[in-house]
Amino acid sequence: MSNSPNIPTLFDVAREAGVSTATVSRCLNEKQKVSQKTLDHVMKTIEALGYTPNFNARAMAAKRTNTIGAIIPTMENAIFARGLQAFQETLLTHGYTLLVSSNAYKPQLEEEQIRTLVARGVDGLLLIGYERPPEIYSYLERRGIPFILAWITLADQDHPSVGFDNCAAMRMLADKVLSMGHRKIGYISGIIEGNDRARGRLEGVRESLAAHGLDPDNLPVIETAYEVETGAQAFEAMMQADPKPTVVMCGNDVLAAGAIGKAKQMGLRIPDDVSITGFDDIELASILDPSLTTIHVPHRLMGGTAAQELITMIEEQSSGVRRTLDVRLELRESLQAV
Amino acid sequence: MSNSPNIPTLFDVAREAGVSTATVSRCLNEKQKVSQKTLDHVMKTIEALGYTPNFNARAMAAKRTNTIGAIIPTMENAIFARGLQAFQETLLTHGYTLLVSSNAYKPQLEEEQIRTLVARGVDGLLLIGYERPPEIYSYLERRGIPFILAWITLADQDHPSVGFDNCAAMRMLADKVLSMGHRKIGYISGIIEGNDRARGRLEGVRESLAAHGLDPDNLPVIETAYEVETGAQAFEAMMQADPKPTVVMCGNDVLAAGAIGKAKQMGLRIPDDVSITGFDDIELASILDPSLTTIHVPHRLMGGTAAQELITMIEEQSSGVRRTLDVRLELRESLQAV
DNA sequence: TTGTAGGCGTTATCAT
DNA sequence: ATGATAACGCCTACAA
Repeated sequence: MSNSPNIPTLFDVAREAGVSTATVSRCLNEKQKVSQKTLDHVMKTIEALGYTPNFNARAMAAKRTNTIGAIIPTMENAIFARGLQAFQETLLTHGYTLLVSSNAYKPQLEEEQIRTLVARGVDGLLLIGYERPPEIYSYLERRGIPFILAWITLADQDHPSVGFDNCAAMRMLADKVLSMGHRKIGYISGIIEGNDRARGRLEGVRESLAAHGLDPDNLPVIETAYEVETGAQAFEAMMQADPKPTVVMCGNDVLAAGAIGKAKQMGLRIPDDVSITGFDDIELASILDPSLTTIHVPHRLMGGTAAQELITMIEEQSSGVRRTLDVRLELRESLQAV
Repeated sequence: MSNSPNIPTLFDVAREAGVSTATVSRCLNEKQKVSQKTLDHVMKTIEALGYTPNFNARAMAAKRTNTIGAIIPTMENAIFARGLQAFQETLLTHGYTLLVSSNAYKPQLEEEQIRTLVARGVDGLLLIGYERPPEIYSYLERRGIPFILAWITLADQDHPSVGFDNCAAMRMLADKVLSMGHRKIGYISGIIEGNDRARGRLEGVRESLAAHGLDPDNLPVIETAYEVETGAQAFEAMMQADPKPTVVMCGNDVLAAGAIGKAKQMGLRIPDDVSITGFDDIELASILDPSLTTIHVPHRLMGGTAAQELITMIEEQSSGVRRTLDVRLELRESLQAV
């Protein structure tokens, strides 16, 4: 076997088939412009040679990649895994390929990731949340790259987005909690810096408190990374307070899972001794024991819708819309009236 | 604002800086070959113009992308999310970028995905498991693309790989189960077709049974997709048997989570009425109530090691090694002696 | 319907 | 140390 791999090119196929490279290219991209006879012949020799078009060359010549990029905080949180899976599936049915990049919740990495994806020639971009340096938006607009924001929608901004109102959603949950008689609430939040979803959720609790005549500034808040372990630690810390909270609300289900685990470990019964709530409604939420009261977010729908909208923007050269999806309160065992 | 985005190229930078394109290119790739003075000047104008090298053009000219591709069954199973995260982190520290592609456990899609990634010019490839049509391997070898297989190692094949012995691991767990007195075992397996990890695990149970003088052919097996819901259904079906199994072993933790949920729903106490075991030791396993007895697989280590090895293969042009990682039995509440 | 040839943005080889 | 210039593999007017 030869040591230097000999990869066939368009030219090789053309020579072998006895046609021009243009014809071979047409067989690949615009079949209708080629006679059935040559098409068959060319396809056969493509097959025989095991030819695959070189993507980079194609991208350069066509100025188009049929590729869409996505930048997410992490693949390890099920919400993004799910949403992206749906995003990808929808892209696929429209002939697009997905390029993912994750930044481990380090928003300062995002700018370079965007440049990298743009340098690769992505036709469009999916970004999470709204909050980022304005230069990024102007950069994208200057280069004419369509993009859509997901997992959030804000009334006071107008970039195309598909998501939900994190603040209103959490407010709804807090309203419920308060209506059940709870007055001592503790809140475990994700890191807020650079994460407007986390900020919105906290704000939702505060708004609810205020609406009920309570002082939002008295809300105990612990801010920590979105991990089970850190959720557990935060919960433990929070229960040192005197008086103890009767309910600990968490910024997402992962934190809540940690809280529930730690509570059991501390010998606390949920929800008798303390109620716990989450946010997202990942699969885990209904598996936990007790099952977790949370906000159900339609991650799959969001991913699929984002893909649809982005493709429309790309193909119709439209400027994109803002779509707000409904979330719902998922009342389960972990929350009880006091 | 102009409607046609004007993206600066190497040429633009060169013109603006009053040097040749070659010099600009050197400033980007081989700084040492350029005088400090011009370097500074060029870098400044690069900055000023907001220039970013075109990846596709670069790939074409350099025949190198610093990109590595990975094809996984799904992003939704935490084991791959974790492993890949580690894989990516390691790649990053060596200057490589990751391109992921998932196929929803449809192995027949893999071949095209491989071609796609190869067409994009990936410098190397991470694949899961060993089982695939031999043409794929010959294709990869013909094109001289380094690849490494993960999540499995087999004694009787010699492609480079980093993983563990799925069969031996599950045998260890089954041995434990049998040593605790269980004789009526039920097994819920993932879909075996095209998935050698799932097959190996089932085989491990069978081998253990045989070693204990039991007939492997009497082992009740339900084969189903790796989902919580299907795990629940399979568990319910399995408990219809007469006599009922005293332990239900599952091909992974996700199935086991479904089984535990369904068991509770059926009013069965675990492990008093029935024991349940999993495989993988994802975070969920220790969060479940009762906590899940399972096989701990070092997914992060596996991902990191795979990246190391693959990079070595690429940079040293070496042929790669086979590394078998240790797994361990994680004994938790869900398994009890009968 | 098919062929010719210019161009896409870099890198890399030669000169200078 | 720097500059010309030929690849790299493909697409796409434009011609025939």
